[in-house]
Amino acid sequence: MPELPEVQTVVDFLKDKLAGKTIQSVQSPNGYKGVFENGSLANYRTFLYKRQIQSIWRRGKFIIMELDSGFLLFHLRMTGRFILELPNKSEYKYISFQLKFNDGSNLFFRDTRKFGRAYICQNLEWLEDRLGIEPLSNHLTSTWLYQQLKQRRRMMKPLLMDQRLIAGLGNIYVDEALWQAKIHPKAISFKIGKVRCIKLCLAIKDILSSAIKYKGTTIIDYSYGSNKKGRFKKELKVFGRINKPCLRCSMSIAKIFVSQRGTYYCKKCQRV
DNA sequence: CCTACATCCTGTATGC
DNA sequence: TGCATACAGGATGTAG
Repeated sequence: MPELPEVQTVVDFLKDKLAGKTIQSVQSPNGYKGVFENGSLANYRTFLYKRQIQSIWRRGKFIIMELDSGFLLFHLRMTGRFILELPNKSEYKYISFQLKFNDGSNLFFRDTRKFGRAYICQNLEWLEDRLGIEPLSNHLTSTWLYQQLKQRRRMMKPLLMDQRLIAGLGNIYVDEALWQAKIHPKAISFKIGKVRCIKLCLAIKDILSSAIKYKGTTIIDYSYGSNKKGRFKKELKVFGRINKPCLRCSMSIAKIFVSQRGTYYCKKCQRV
């Protein structure tokens, strides 16, 4: 499940390879219409025809391709990934989006569960309207976070997963950050003390930047480039470690559901 | 304001 | 072995 570090890794991989390319045509090998978030395949063809990719970056979990006119965005959701090599015929049922460039090369968007989306737009205002701050930027400070927590009465995990507050965190890194800061995933935001909040702020930054260095976490589906896996899975302290000893206190790690999401935490270290 | 639940999907895991 | 069902989850919309 790609979160900020995985999306950053994909962007880092793609940007130099795609910058400067000109789009010749758009295809949908498996014919899945849902991938076209705003419009039909025909709309995308018209919008993208002869457009040149200027640069590629990330905002939250969105991949942004800036064109010489307008933007093409992708969200990988659960299983979306980019492939540059020509896939086997048997893979085509998973490929919902394909760009053909005028130099003969291709970009394939492979997405087994079909949750991933491609977006076309003239500007990024709509994106800014729905996304909060970047956690690795200077906007995220413990002072800011403390104010935000005080202003709301929400459970910590769903609050941190809310992209309108902080953009880029997902199920794995929220569990990791809460464990690091010793905060219960169901703890109510306005009750969190200043010291815990400072720890949480540091934990978010530390974990995300470390995960980027490891090129993300591969649980099942995520990979980048030629099927390369992220190496952060070995560094996970709590996610997926059900019934294994807490690496701080050796209490066995519990799994519960918080807002319908599988959640791992330590009952001893992370009190409500 | 906040939480719960359904929806979109399909490969993998589990149950009988 | 094989069929049927449950489960996983990011974002969004609706209901309570």
